[in-house]
Formats: sequence, structure tokens, C-alpha cells
Amino acid sequence: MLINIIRKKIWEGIKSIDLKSPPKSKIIVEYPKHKKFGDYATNIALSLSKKYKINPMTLAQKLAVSLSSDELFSKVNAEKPGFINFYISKKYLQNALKEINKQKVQYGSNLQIGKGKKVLIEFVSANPTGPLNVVNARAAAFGDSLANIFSALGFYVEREYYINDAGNQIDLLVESVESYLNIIANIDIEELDEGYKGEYIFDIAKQILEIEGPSFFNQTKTEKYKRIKDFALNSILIDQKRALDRFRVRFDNWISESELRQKGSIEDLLTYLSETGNIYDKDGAVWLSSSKFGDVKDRVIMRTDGSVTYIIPDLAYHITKYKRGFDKIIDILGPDHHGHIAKLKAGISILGYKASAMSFILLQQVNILANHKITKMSKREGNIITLQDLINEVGTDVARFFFLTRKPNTPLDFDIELAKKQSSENPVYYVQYAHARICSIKRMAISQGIKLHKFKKEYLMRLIHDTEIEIIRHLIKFPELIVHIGASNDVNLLTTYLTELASLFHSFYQKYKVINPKHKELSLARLYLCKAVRVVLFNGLNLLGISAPTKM
RNA sequence: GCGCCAGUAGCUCAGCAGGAUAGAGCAACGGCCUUCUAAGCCGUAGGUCGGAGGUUCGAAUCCUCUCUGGCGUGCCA
Repeated sequence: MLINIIRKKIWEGIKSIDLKSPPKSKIIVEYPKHKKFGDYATNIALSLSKKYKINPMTLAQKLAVSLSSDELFSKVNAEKPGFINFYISKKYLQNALKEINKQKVQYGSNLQIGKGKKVLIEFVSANPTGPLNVVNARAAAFGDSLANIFSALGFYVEREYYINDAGNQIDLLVESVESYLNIIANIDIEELDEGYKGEYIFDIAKQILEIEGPSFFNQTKTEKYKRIKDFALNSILIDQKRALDRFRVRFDNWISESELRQKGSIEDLLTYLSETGNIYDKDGAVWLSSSKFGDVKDRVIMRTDGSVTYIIPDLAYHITKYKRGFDKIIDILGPDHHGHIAKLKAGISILGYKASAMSFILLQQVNILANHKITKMSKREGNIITLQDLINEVGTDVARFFFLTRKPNTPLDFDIELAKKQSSENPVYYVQYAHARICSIKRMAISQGIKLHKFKKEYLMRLIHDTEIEIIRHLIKFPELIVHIGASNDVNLLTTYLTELASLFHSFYQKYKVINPKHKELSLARLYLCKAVRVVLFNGLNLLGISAPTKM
């Protein structure tokens, strides 16, 4: 990456100037906000000036002079307070296209970063009590794209979905279905007040009756419970998977809570916890001393009735993540799991695992706006907008892009009406259109006998206009951006980046003609530039899980 | 009460690995299709970055306080 090359050169420059001892501080190289300050800039002279008691400007000038002979730069300037601004030479930029077009789908990848380290990303993990909602959709888009980015950075990534198929909410689900069964069969007309109420519950009840017939009711209570539970869970999970599939999200692992419980992991965990001496009895319940490990207070882990609270199976589950040897464990959580993080971290520390290997990304809520008013959704009440609905309304590409333009921890108002109405003005189309345009140009070029295999690298000199150079400048930042996102999890920066690239390209398209049979060399050079833009648009969209159409 | 998140243009939001004149999209206004797709381009207008202090050569960005909104703070998951 260019940014690292520059860092290295600055470092060498510093050594060549006789400072008493070379500095240990990191060399920060950044993109200046304004073009007139060059392509890259460093504040190293400012940050070193204090330590060495030198005037920052003097130091900057010295460094600038020593670096300006490098052919990578057309100019190296020292500026006002003590910045050093680097202007990349046109020749370097022109030649950078070769690298992009050579690497193609690999461009932007950087396998050296992850070096095969194992990353586990758990996301969505919705309760199997109903269809996926819009927060789940946001999590799906975000988690999947983040996983794509980690893969591009050379990590070994697994996407994981944890199925909470045990606990109170499952009992409630079964009771809800049962009440509908009774209603359909005229055994009872009362709807369950506290139960889940969506149409899907009704459908499940109907299907059970269709399959089992009236003899269903002859079974014992426990038999019926098991029948309903198995059928309902299966049906809901299939539905969730189908929706995720349409959303282009595939999980590597589906981990079932009840299976974990069956394997005895809860008992093992409880035994281990009591051995560590971090649990105690109080008020007839068993408590975890989580407050000693950063939680705001101690938590009940076993109720007076002997059942365990949610934290225990979840902790048991998280231990498997460590045991499976992941170096980096990422949980993407919904807003309601906010209070859960401290407990989990405390538990992990108590058990002697490194809590620092875990990171939690909290997604804020998604409000659905209808008639410009927020509609409160509740799975219990069955009035949710599902992922399926969302895909039907706006499509996978739009929905994914929309979710990914926001950083995770800002709440997101999703105006369905607007998204539908403005679908032709949506930024995703803007980016996709740039891609489609390039494909269109390519088709036209071929039809006019201008073929890229006749391109020669000497033609690159013909790319001299600001707009052209500007595009290349942007293109070479792509790998740097992907690395940055891998470190910061700021997936939203990629959507911004692609929008900027599309904007530069549209501008170029408007200003210059690519195909001109009278100027074959120029045409081929521009075609080559287009190709590189297409590579980056394609790879970027691909990382976001969004299609790159060749025609629109 | 305590904790977390947010507060930036009329609206929705970027920017917050401290940097040099705070950005985009939508909405508004004015232009551009005989030429590779107008789902596009060019231009105009719009801001004391919630407020007050502090750290720094330098703060939208870091720290403290404060106001507003959301969420969490279950022997629910």
C-alpha cells in the first residue's frame, strides 16, 4: 500500500537527518482535507518538534528537501505550521492502474493482515419465535459485509448464528400455537393474551392440523408440547433461513442452545464456576460475583426454582467460541442486549478467558416510518415488518446498501414509503449505474473495434487531465480503506467511498469521451482507466454483498 | 439514581486513527441530452458541529461538567 511506502520513506528521511536518537512514535500519514495540500500529508515534524526542541517548520523543510528527490513524488512541500505535504507523481499514478487491472478481484485484498487468524462473527441470532425483523436485517447486512472484509484481509472467518431454542420464550411460543390450535378446532376460543400473535403462528397451527389431523388432540400434554415445539421451531427457522438466503447471507454455523444444554455444558459450567469461588447463595438463589469483574452488580445465575438464567447458557456458548480456537470473537448485538455485555465479559474473565479477544458491536434500533411516523413494532403483537417484507418492498441491494451507509451505533429511521418512492434516486443505484455505464462503454468499444488487448502501457501517459488523475488517486486508496475498516469495523466508510468513486467517474464520463476512433491510444488508455474503476466498484459492491449490474 | 449511545445544513446522515477553508444525498433554485445509458453532469443557496469549560502549536474529533432524546439497568431472553 502506498501509505506504508510513504511511511517508510519518511522514516528513512528522519534517520538521514541527524537527530540524536530516532523517534519511537508512530508516523502518521493521512489524506489532507484539501487537494491543494497534496495527496498525503504527515504531521511528523509537528509531533517531533517538541521532543527535540526544534522549530517544526525548520524540521519540516529539512525533511521535505530530503524526500523531494524521490521519484514517487512530484513535489514535497513543507507548509505553515509544519506539515509535510506529498504530491504523488503522475507517472506513479498512471502506472498504478496496471497493478489494479492485474490484480482484478484480488485488488483490495491484503492477506498479510489476517495471516489466517481465526475470526468468529456471531450475528442476527434472533429468537426462533418469529420471522426476522428489520433490526435483524441490519445485523445481517452489517455482519455479512464485515465478514467479507475480514476474509479479504486474510482472516479465516466463520459466520455464526446462535439459536435460542430453549427458555421461556419457547414455552410461550408453544402455548401461542396451541391456543390457535384450540381456536381452530373449536376447543377454546380464547386467544392467549400474552402470547405471540402474528399470522405466522396461525399458519403454523393450521399446518400442524393438516399434517396430524384431529388425532393430534388425543395426545398427552407433553407429547403435544414436543410436537408443536419441533414443528414450530423448524418452520420458523426454515423461514428465517429463506429470508437470509434472499438477503444473500449464509451462515457457516447454526448453534442450537438446546443442543448445548443436552451436551451437559451447563452443568460443567456451574461446576467450574463454583470451583473458582465466584458464585454464592443469597435469598435462595445462586449469584455470580460479576461486579468484581466490571459489571455494575452481581447477577442471579440460578433462580429459586433451580432453573438457570439466560447468562449461563450464553456463557457456556461463548466458552465454546474460545475453545474452538478463535483469535478474534465478534458479537453483533441488537440494542436490547446492551445490558448483557458487562455480564458476559465478567463471566468470561471469571472463567479465565481473555475478554479482550472479544468485541461487541451494538446496532441501534431501526424505526420503521409509515406516514412519517414511527410505528412501534412488537414481535409479540405480530405487527412487525419482516426481512421478507423489506426485500419485497425495496429489494436486497437497496436494503443492504441503506443499512450499511449508517454506522452501527446510530439509530436508523427507515422510511419504507420513501425508500420505495425514491428507489430510482437511491445512492445504491448511483454506484451501480457507474458500474453499468462502464460495462456499456466496453460493449461500445468492442463494437467499434477498440479492444483492450491492444493496450500498451506507454499509452498511460495520455491520462493527464485532473479528473482522470483524481480518479486514480481515489482508486489507490481502496486497499488502504479495507485495512482501515478491518481495524475499526466502520463498514459504512465503504459505501461512502464507493459513492465518491462513482461521483468522480460520472463526472469524468460527462466531461470526456472514452471512445474516439480517431485517437486510438487515448481511447485505449481511458478504457484501461474505466476497467480499473470497474474493478474497484465491483470489488467494493461485492464486499457489501450488493450486485454489480452490467446493464441498467 | 447509575450505565451506554446519539445530538453536525430544512430533512436523513458522513466526517470523530486530534490537523490546515466542516462534507454528501434528499428537498429548493438555475442550467446541460444530434456524440460511449440524463438512474447522469454543471452551478446557486444553505452551518457559531446542542451548550460551557479544559488539554494542545491546533478540537466537530480527546477530557470534565451540563442540557436534550433513545436504550439499558429482571430470579425475561
